[in-house]
Amino acid sequence: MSKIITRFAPSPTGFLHIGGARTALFNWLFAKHHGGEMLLRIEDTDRERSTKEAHEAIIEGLKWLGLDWRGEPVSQFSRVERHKEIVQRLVDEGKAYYCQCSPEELAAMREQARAEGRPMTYDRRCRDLGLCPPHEKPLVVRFKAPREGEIVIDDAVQGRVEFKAQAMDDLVIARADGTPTYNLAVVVDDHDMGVTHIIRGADHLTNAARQTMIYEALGWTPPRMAHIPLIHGPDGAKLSKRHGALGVEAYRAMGYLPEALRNYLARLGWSHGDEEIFTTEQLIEWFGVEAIGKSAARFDFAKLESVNGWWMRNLDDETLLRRFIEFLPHAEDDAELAKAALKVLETDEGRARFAASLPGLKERAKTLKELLSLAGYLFAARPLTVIPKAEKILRNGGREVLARLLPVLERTDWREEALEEAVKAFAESNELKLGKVAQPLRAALTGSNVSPGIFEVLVALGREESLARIADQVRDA
RNA sequence: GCCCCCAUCGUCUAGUGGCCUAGGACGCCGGCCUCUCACGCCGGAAACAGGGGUUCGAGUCCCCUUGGGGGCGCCA
Repeated sequence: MSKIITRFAPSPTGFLHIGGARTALFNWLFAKHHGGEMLLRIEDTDRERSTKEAHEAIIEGLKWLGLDWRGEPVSQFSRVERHKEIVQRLVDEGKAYYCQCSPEELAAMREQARAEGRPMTYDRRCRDLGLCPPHEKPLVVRFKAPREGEIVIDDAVQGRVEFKAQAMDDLVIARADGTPTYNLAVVVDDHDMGVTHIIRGADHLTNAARQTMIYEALGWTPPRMAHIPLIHGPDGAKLSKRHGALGVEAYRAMGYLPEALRNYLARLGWSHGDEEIFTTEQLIEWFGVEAIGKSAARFDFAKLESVNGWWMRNLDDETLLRRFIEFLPHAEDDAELAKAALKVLETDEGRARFAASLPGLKERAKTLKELLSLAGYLFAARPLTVIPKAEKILRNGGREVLARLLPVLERTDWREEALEEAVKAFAESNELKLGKVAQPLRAALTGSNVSPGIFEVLVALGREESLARIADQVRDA
């Protein structure tokens, strides 16, 4: 078998949304699995709606997700002359014709067809008129759909899907301004680019039938197709703007890891037995279209979060630190804290301090965003802002305990075991439960009621800073 | 309206005629661990949409119903 070539072909009319990301992932995995390559084609033939920003957002999103492609992204619009050449060929061969119907007439026809219970397809009134430019009215080019038989798609996911020829429309393949439309351009490009496998959303299934007709008219062999089920929102309808329309950059801003998103997305519609966690290597090794389900899947943030938590915990510290630093400039809401963190992490010692705390921190954070707020005490400057729950602990006797504890800590050797020993002894001799000592300490040291183990925190902050933060609270008593 | 697709716990899914008293994961509930929160561990509730066939035997095959989804542009 020749080399597998897949392609991801988004239209640059918006960011890379989550469904597109999964389509790209599947194309990429499929190609990698077979030792082939993925191509990237930007379907920008709609000049009105295509934007440079969207184009860049898509590239950026793919890169962040860790997906790559062969060569430069291909602009579909740049191939317009080639598309026109094929349109002309179809006209010359009598497989396409000029049509003078205006958009208004077409709309009226559709409305009437619907009212009469007929399919809303073009009634082909211009099919045998033999119209050709120049003409007094604007002319589009329509493809002559076969009038009998059926169009069969042998889809790798959907199975054999049949469309009766009568149900097929004489679709427009060139607009009045002469520019070719999507279905024509896609066929020509996939053919010219040597695409062997098309993996795309099931919303393209009817396009698959249309494109198959064009392949047949041109005498070309269609690529193998796999139409993957769509991703639905929580309400069960196709994911769209009304569900919050999130692009991958939004997931990045929420602190999700690319490896986690890849893992989650792969599991949406595809499975490998009972496995839930996949490294990219495993994904590549195990991925196959035969294990893709046929029904749509709902996007579930809770599961994504859980998968992300696994990756947070299990990624090696070095990679996690890198991801964290990459994340900071994109952090949503916590821009100030992110900036402070970035500044601290620029210095060697700041980075070392953070790295030392990372093992305790990453256990507790489900996302990079949570990691940032959880690690806030490492980046904050004195005097600390204390959250209400922590303040309550300090107010309810916490400060008094700290006042008595402070001198004890001052003469304790600043090592985790020694500190633990000292604090436990202090609690015991004062007939206090450890929690009664640890919680005020935590509040003073981190400004929060939640943090990694308190002795760990003590060491991470260092003797000087720790004592100063405690003293800040004792002074307020 | 017309065409096409889909249907196992709330969600993602395993299941390819007997291994199913239907498994896993997330979430949920209870417990253990414990300086907080997580993690981890133990336990629990929770599904084959309905009806007909086929078969010795059906979650698995066929048909119908119902429900859901997608498409029907001079958008992609």
